[in-house]
Amino acid sequence: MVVTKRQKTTVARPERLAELAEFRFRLRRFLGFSERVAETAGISAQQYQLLQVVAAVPEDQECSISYVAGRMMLRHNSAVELVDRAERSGLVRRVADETDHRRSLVEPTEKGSRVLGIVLEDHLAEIEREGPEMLRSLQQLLNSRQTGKRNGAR
Amino acid sequence: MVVTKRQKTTVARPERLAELAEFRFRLRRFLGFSERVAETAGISAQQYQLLQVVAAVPEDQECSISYVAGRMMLRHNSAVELVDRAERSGLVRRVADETDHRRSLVEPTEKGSRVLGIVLEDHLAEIEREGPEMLRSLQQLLNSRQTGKRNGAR
DNA sequence: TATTTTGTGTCGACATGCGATATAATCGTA
DNA sequence: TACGATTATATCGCATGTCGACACAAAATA
Repeated sequence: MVVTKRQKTTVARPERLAELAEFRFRLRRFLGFSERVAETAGISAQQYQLLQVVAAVPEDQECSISYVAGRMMLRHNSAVELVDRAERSGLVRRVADETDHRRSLVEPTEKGSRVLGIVLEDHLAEIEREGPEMLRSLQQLLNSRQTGKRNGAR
Repeated sequence: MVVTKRQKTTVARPERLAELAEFRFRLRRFLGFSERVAETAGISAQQYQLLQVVAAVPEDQECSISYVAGRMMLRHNSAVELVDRAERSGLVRRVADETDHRRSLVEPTEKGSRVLGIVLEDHLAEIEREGPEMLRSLQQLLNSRQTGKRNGAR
């Protein structure tokens, strides 16, 4: 038997590992579905995300490339390239910022809005189906924070 | 008065879109963090996921390539390649299945287990911090299922 | 005005996933 | 037992997406 060097962490870990693995699995399903929904509508998963970001930009914000990068968790150059591809596909357009001539702002085109609407519809429907399970597995993961060390079994 | 161009499609949707966008943002943060944690330990995000899957395989299952593919939401050939890379990095190894000579089973090496332990530690700590917000935004998204269509306007 | 910082864009390199295809082992069935 | 169908893994070329390094113009600051 393997008597580990550090004990208490390995006592509680198997369950937490299982919970985390399960949650990540649910997450991959969710992301995979998101991807399929988007690609069924003829756009990439990233383009769908981009459309979400652009369409859901808060009132008091402007949708610059940097903003996109921040929201998408990308380096700025990756955001540039993402917007390039989306623009080439006619989903968004760049408009010059009048007050700051360095910036270009991103906004959805008609087509972009239309496609987003369609994808969104399907995606939300799927979330109804898969969401609760994902929620439960996340709750379980977060709950065993405390209890993991004491009860473990049921 | 400015009668907005896009009306009816955006009656119920803006809130749900905002909620979904927010949840996806949290998700990207989570995934981004997962990635950084892994790469700090010298492995890729996918390799970390693979180690999770391999280490958390249920008692009554065997960790074949197909199993990995199913859990990772990958095509089987992508799973092969993922295991290839992980094996080259010394994180897992293939062992022949004695009863079915087509299959190779994947198991963690010493190094793999060790690295997983380290990454897991950091990752769980981060989940303590970011998890609750992610949970809340998912709950919000799931709750507005019903209400979204009625109280949308102000 | 000179310097620094900020915002965007370009280029080459690299990792990763996929479809198509291949090969071997197993299964089902005549 | 033989043999076609199925299953499991593996290989190859291609496409996409991300990054780091670099470049440049506009704005902010000294």
